[in-house]
This record gives sequence, C-alpha cells and structure tokens, in this order.
Amino acid sequence: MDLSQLFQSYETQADQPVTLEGWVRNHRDQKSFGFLMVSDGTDFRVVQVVYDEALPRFDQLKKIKIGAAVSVEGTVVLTPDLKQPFEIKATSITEVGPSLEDYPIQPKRHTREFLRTHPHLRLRTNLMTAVFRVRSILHHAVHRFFEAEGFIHLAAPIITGSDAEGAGEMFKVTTLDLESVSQGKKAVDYAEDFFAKPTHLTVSGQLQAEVFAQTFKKAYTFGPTFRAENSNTKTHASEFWMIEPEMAFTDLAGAMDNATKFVKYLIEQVLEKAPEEMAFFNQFVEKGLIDKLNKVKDTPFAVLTHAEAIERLNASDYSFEHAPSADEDLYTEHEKALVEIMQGPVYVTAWPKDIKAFYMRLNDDQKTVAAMDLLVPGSGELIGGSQREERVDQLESRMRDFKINPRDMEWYLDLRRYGTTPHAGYGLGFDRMLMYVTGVENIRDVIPFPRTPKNCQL
RNA sequence: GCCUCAGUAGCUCAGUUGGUUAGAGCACUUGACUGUUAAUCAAGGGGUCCUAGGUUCGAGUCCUAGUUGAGGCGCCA
Repeated sequence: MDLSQLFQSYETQADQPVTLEGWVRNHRDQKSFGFLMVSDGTDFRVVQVVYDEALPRFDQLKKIKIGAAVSVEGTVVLTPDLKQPFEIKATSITEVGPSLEDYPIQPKRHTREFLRTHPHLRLRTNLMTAVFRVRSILHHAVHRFFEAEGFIHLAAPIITGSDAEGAGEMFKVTTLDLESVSQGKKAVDYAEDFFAKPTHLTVSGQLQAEVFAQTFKKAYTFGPTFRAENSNTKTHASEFWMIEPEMAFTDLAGAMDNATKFVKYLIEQVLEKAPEEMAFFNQFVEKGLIDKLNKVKDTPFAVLTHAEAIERLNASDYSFEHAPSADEDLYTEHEKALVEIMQGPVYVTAWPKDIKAFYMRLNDDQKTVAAMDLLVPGSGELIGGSQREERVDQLESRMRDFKINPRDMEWYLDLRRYGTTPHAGYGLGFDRMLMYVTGVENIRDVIPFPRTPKNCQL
C-alpha cells in the first residue's frame, strides 16, 4: 500500500493488516524494541514502524542502516497521544536493499551546498522531496490552466537555426570534430556540419509560438531553454524551463490579464494540492510564506509605467548605488526596492525602446514599447512579455535599428504580410515560479539536476 | 565576466601573535536503556588541514599561482 493512501484512510484501518515498502529515514533502537521512520515517496509524511524482540531475526533488524529499503508487514495502531496520528506495529520486516554506515544523508541538517554535491541522494531529504513534489504539481497545473483557457500546446524545437533570437549567448550544436577544429588546420566550414548551417540550443520558444498563435489564436510552449551566459547568481541556470504563451487579437493588457490569472491559479493549485509540503516550507524555509501567497492570490497586481516606477524610486527613502534613470533599465537594487514599496508583485510597463527587444510594439509616443515585466519579491523578474510589433514597416525599421538583417527572418515578416493581427505574449520562468511558491532561495535547489557554469553533474 | 569571502574528520565548524602529539558537536562502531521521535548515556575508531610552489629553525596559520564552492553585481526567465 502507498503511504499516501494510508494517510487518507488510517482511521478506518485501525488494527487492520497492511504491507508497506519504503526507505529508512531514521532508526532508533533500544534493548528489546526499536523504531524505523519509513518514507515511501508517495507522501511527504513518514510513518513510524515499531518492532520488538518477538520478531524473528530481531538482532539483525536492530542493525538496519539509514537509507535501507525495507518491506514491512504489520498492523495499523492509532496513536492520538503521540506526535504522529498512527504507527505500524510490525509483524515482519524484510530488508529489501541494505544500506551502509557511510550513507551520506544523515538524520540532521545538511547545508544545501553539501546536498548539491550528491544530486542522486539529496532527494531523500524532507526539503528536496517537498520541492520536487511541488515542482511536479506545478508542472501539471501549467498544462491544466492553458487547456482550460483554450490554448493549444506546441513543443518548440530545442535545436534552432534562427540566429536572431537575441535573448542571450547560445550553446552551439555541432557534429564537427572540435579536436581538429581546435588545431586550426582549416577554417570551420558549416556546410560540412550536420544541418549544413550553424545551429544552437534554443533560448526561447517565443518565435515558434507566434507562428502557432497566427493559426490557433492562443498557443503556448512549455519546455527547456538554454543560455550560455556566464551567470553566477541564485536566480540563473544554464538550462531552465519556461512557459511562453502567445495570443492573437490581443494587446498588452490582454497578456497581463492572462499572466495575472495564470500566476494566481498556480498559487491556488499548489496550496490546494500540496498542503503538507507548503506547511513545511512555511515553517522551515520562509516564515509567513502561506500568508504571503494567499495575499498575492487575493489582491490585484500593481501596475506602473517605467517612468512612474523611476519617479517612485527617486521619491523613496532608499539610497541606490545607481541612480534610477528614465532612460535606463532597472537594476536589481531598484527591482528589490520596488516590490518592497508596492508590497507585492508589480508590473512595470512602457519601457524605453532602446533597452528592449526589436519585436516589441512601438507605442504612439515613439519612445517606449508595449512591454511588461512582472517583478516579485525573492525571485526577481518572474515574467517578461510584450505586445509584438504587427506592422511590417515598423518591424523592418526596428530590425535595422538592432542590426538584424530582415532577410534572415523573412518568415517572421511573412506573418505580418499575410493576415497580421495585434498579438501579445510573455515568458514565465518556471523555476523562478517554483522558488517563489516554495521560498527556496537558490534556483539550483529547485531544479532536479541543475546546470550552471562549470557544473553539469550526472 | 567583475568584486568579496571560504575550503581543517563522513557532516557542521573551532583552531589565539607562526611553536610540542590538530580539537568539539553530530554521524559511525561497541555497550547500556521497556515508547523513542534530530532519543539519551558511556567508550572507541576516524585527518593528503583543497593543489602546487615559496618565506621560515619551524606553516593548518604568512606570501604567490591555480582550483572548487558560496554571496554580491552585470546579463535575463
């Protein structure tokens, strides 16, 4: 029986026989009896198994090591006066797979840094089981939301031939022999490469999602993206997951409405479907987390234009290393101050055109673009989005400003030539969303096998 | 990529102005204990002090380079 089932039905199972399988998290033995704390992964909670000297091979049972896999037969005993509501009085314990005394995960606090050096074993801790169950719940919730909203899902390609995505440094994809290339015997000839052209790992599925949106009206991608930036921060990874919806016949306000509804739905789902895990985060990771999330779920998000945000910052009591400027991007220190001033998530819209991407729609003032960032406490920029430039002349002009050759993206211009529509979309960092709802402050601890500069374990 | 800090037992860390045989808690092993729950108590085993080079009578400690990790900044999701 799965522990998750048992935790739902233990009251009606009193004194009934059960069989459980799982791994030993902790073991306390005394002279004539002992306690095994067993986790089977189907529930955040562990079950206490009691055994005594009446069992066969009692002396062997006392030597079971932490980490061992066991199969337990016993009866359910209700224990309303103890820390746990019930326990298992064992009638038989089989050590399916023994452990060893040098098992690295001890029943004590470990640092996150140490756990990262054991990516294959760190899951067997309370924190990691909680994080990755919530990650899975959140993943399913993403698809449920967009299906209910009438979106079609597309898997954007992971290998891309577009060299104008402009979202950061890219990993090269090649079958060329790097050893001989590095010896400099000849110039690299991409005609000889696998795709007969330079190719890279994707940095965004947005452009492909736009293609789908111009047929299906509402489309989204949800998949891995790759950035070869040498970023060393707790909110950046080289491989991460992103959700990118695109909506035809929709303006920036429509995209923001969708994004707000999406974020609130994800919060609601996590609180509903992972109460044990969320209580754990609330107690041990971020005090007040659940109150914070409930408040975010129930109150509208603030909206400021970039110019208004700069004014607010300059009028505040904060002192900044870089003075906020109407022509410049917000620095991290500005973002942090802004979410404190507004006491929650805040959209910043109408960004200066020169600091944003070429495809963002130029506003009537000719100075700003219809872009939006959603800033949240702790995870920084959770969402970045915009209304896309749908006017072909404007788009070509913007491409030239950004030194992009329009001939390289004829297909993108075609979407404007043949039945263009006002359309908008955004990208939400899935891993950052997970950080936000769990309170875990480092992205390396919410990705199963994180990839960061100089780190690609397992 | 830039700046700062750190690397000592399996883990978390202490180690004074450079000075004898490098310590503690937890973990582990053995023993005690009839209800523990990060159990407790007693004893025991366990060290390439990140690597290489240098200064010195003497280096865990000082210097140089490298390496790994963390934090901050930049880039962004």
